[in-house]
Amino acid sequence: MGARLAPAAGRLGMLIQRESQWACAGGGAAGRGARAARRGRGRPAASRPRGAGGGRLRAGVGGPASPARPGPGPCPERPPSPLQPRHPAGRPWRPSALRCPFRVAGAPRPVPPAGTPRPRPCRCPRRRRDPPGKSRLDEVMAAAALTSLSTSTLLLGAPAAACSPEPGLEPWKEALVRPLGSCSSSGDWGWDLASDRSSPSIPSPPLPSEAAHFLFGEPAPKKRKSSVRVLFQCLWKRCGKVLSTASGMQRHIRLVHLGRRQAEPEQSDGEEDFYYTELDVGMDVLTDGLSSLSPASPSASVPPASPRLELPEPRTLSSLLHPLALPPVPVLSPVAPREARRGDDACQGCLAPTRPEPQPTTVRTCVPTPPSRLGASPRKPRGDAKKCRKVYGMDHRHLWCTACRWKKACQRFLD
DNA sequence: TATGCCGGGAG
DNA sequence: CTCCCGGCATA
Repeated sequence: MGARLAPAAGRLGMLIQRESQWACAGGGAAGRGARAARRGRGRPAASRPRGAGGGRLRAGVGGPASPARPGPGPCPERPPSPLQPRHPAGRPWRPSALRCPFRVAGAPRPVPPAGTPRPRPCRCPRRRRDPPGKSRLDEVMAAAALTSLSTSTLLLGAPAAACSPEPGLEPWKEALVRPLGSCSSSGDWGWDLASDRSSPSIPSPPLPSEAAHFLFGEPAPKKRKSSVRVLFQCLWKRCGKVLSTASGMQRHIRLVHLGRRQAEPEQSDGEEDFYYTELDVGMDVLTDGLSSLSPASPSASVPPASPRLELPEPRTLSSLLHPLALPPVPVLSPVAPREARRGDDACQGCLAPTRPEPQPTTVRTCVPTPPSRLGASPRKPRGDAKKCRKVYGMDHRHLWCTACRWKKACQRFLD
């Protein structure tokens, strides 16, 4: 029976379910409709989505089209959703480009020559198992520390013994010392994050504060305190190089990644601008943290029981850089690139530019969670952040992040 | 009971 | 790989 039902359900799904986005997505609706029919299994009626809107996901077997969104419309190239608008109007749709959540929203994107295949500069981390922002913070702190050290006579003139990493140091502390001899001779010091064993092969999630800006679709505030230093990190896959100047980063990208023979800016079409991002780093915080590493510091010889506890650390850093009470406008999210790639939200974009979407009222702070207790249960405790389900409700399930729709850990409202 | 999401199945 | 859901843990 399921086999006979499948084609019919599939066609039905093509017509009505998820309306336009599935129509854009082609066979996806058919597959889902067929699957729904084939499975024939359902959740208990109590938990089943109610009504027209709620039944959307299972519309292959169920409800009519949602009144919130009109029927199928032209959707030639699956533009991104208004939930996550990440490319300027008029720019061609570049899925790989839009995957990058580190990019400051609204910044102009250069358009590469048509037909030039490019590797994805970065891929959004699907899930963060680490403490939020930990590895990223370590990298950035280390990188920024290098900046200060490179101009400091204190360590540049220090004996070589000071440059040998102590065995008990954490990776980031090693990184603080080790690359002193490996600075590039181009004037811009460089630090290859990919060589750091603490760094993943893909760009790490942004700093909590930075993530907030990407998450909420705002570029990082341009007002910078004197203690805030700007770094530029290459987003190219497996690179992650951090430079102190934008020009240096552009040159790096042009030469290394784009394969330009010359690093002259006039030869560039500006594409390299797309492959790096800015990082704001509080220098006073970093140097405070470094003071304990300095050979001149009396505390250097006393290895702290927990080096991370010794630093002012993420909370101070993030609170120093940005106001934390940012409204969680669901415009940008870590899952945004994926969602935009799908036809799903893509057609929401071309059909409902101003959706009557319920604005989440929660105020998310970017305070990292405290270190989890050892021996914690394998299942991580439920976060107190409102999730898509709670924010949008079952009736607006189409607004959920993909993970929530799939009953996975929410990626939009991270804990 | 509602919710979050892990684990696993289907394609 | 994406998509989906049963079922469990938790609030």
